[in-house]
Amino acid sequence: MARIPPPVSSPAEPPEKREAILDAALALFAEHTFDGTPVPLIAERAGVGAGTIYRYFESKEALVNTVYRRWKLELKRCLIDDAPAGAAPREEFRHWWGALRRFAREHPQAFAFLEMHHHAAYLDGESRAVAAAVNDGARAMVRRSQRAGGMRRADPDMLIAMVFGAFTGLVKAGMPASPRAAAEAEACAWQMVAP
Amino acid sequence: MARIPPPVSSPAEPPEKREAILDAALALFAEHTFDGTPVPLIAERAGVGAGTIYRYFESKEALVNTVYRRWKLELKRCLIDDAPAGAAPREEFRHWWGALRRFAREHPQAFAFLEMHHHAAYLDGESRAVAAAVNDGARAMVRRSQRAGGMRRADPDMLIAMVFGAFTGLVKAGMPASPRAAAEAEACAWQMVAP
Amino acid sequence: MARIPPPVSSPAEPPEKREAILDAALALFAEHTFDGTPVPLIAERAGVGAGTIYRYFESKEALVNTVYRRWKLELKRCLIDDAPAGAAPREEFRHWWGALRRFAREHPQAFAFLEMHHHAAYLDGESRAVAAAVNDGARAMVRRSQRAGGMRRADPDMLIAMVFGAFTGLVKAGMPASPRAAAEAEACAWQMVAP
Amino acid sequence: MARIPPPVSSPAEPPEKREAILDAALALFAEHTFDGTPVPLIAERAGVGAGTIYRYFESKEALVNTVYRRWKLELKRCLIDDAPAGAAPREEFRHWWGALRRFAREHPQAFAFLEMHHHAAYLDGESRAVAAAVNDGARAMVRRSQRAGGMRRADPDMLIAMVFGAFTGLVKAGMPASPRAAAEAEACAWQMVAP
DNA sequence: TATGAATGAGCGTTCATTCAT
DNA sequence: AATGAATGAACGCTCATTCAT
Repeated sequence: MARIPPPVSSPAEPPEKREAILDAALALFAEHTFDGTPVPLIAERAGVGAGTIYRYFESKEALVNTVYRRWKLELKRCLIDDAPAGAAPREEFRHWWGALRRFAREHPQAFAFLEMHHHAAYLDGESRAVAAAVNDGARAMVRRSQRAGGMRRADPDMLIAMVFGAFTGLVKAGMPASPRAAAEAEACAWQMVAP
Repeated sequence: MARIPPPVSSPAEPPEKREAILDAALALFAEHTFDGTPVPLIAERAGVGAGTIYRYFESKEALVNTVYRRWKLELKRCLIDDAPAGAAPREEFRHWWGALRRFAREHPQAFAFLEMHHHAAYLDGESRAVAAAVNDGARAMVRRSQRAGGMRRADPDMLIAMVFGAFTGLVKAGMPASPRAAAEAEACAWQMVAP
Repeated sequence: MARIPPPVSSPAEPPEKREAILDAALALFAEHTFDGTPVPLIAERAGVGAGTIYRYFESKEALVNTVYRRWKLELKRCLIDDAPAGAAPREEFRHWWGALRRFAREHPQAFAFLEMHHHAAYLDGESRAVAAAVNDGARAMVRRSQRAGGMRRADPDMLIAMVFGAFTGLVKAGMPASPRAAAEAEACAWQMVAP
Repeated sequence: MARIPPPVSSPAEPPEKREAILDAALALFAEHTFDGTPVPLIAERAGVGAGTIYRYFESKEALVNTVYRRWKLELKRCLIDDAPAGAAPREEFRHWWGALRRFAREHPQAFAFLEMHHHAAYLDGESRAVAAAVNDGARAMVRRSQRAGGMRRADPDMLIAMVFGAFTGLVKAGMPASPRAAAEAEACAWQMVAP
């Protein structure tokens, strides 16, 4: 019985090369910074011609913004959108910390990239808006915990900055560590914001 | 008895131009990153010829390493060397935090520069050794506090990473803030490491 | 008797796409020059795929040569082939001038294109031969007028160059002008070659 | 008697390399057009490094504008500024024609370049102003001749376009020719504008 | 010692051409 | 036959470094 062979790639799925370019860019930007990464090197690592990058992205800056938004949105999904609905503050904090740990473990390049491109001059308005959305979500969660009496009544932005900063400090110091150490770190961080 | 007239500038004091170059490089690296800063721009800002930079530094990489070491050592002096000798752990922590605050306020470019060049590929062995020395000093202080029963008995490197990270998070979020807010932030941070 | 059904488009008539490509190329070359016109832009304006151009023309140079010959031959038809057979020199000159005016009005892009590609390095032998044929025809007509005593006995190539040049100067100066002005221009030009 | 050796190049004279770049650009633009000439080729022909061009000119467009203005101004000097003050129209026309002949003979590349870049899109406002100044000067001379009754009373711009066009036609046809032929061409051209 | 003009390798980007579909 | 995604050489331009002065 004759069978029509399935197409190699369905038209619905996103083009493979675009993904390869985004992955290569993430890895290289995370390791060498934006200015330190030549476009031809991205192309080589993605296994495409240099010109191909410009079929998918208007410019190197458009590429770095796309990478930024993709991963900032993924972080938002992990931290904000997937947060347990009606959890108690302590539980919610555990969720935050665990989500950060999972994100940093599964996407270490993305974590490093987002960290280093926080205030980069070439981030456009849309990228800044995504970053602001993450902050807004985090602030709302802190406020909810504070109203419930389950979190220290300090400036929410300050608490967020310190918790994220402490976590980032751990990652930068190369601390995936044992589960025991991770639990202790989480406990330390919680003490910082405990009511 | 014949006297040799003193030179216009004593050979002991460092040449002014070298200082100007280091200052200009710090400011530009902090604002535009290492790869984003052209050497001729450093020269212009320093008020020297482009070639002059190469009289004082072998290359752009040698320059950035010199800047890094200079400020990492200054940070070490503030945090480690100037620490009060026999203070109680809580007092010592207050000193740490205050020293960081002072450093970040008085040398904001240096603080941003050190932060962003933490893991840069072009840092050489000597620069990494200086960074390690800061960590060693901090670790010794944490251990002393722990032995005195005045600090949580967790991995010292973990505590250091989290406290420095929390502070860095505050600075990146643009939080010099009021003295009251600063005191609260210090209190939060202490809770993280309190016994 | 079996009949092969006629093809949708007869092989005798030139394919439509080829025409569209030639038209698009003419317009773009006239406005942006040969080197300033990307092939993909020609394809877009012609409403065909970029690769299609290479089914009809070996290369961008082959395309520009085809455009050149097509319009140089059309100019020849207007100026030489359609010239009135036994007209008096003054009448014949009026025909020349009028034919030029009509050509430049009806095909302004072609006129500009021919003008600007006069000595282009990428014109091949066949294109140069066509250009020479136009000159040959014009020279023959000038000689006939001169033999009839109806035109100044100067080097025919010189007279041709000056009359064509004067006309081209008018077009470049943007002078379609009123019929009255056009008649005056023609009169001026005639004075140049009048016996 | 000790003599201080004269400096190799006085600071008053314009830098040699800048001149070499302008000369190379003129020659290559005249032969291959602006878009058809790569900057590195200009550098090679000028005997300088590619980067050196950008020490003297902001961009390739700034370079072509400088070339354009330089030679358009030189043409203006020959045609307008050096025109005999109170000459009779016929004499003045002879001056024009002779000045054009001299310019085209001594600077054939400049003549070809100016001709082909007449309406180029990359000419800036200053370049267009220089071109307009040449036209203004020519128009004023035509008007003076007309008022003196020594030139055909037609639209001055039309007469200018036709005379310059006729001359350009001759040059493009490769007609330096003998002095006798040149005199005849001048006579033909004069007939076009004679009263 | 200090300079800054000069360099050319290498940057981000474009585009003539090819080829799998 | 027709397409347009893909390519990579070559474009205009920058900049780390050198060296004649």
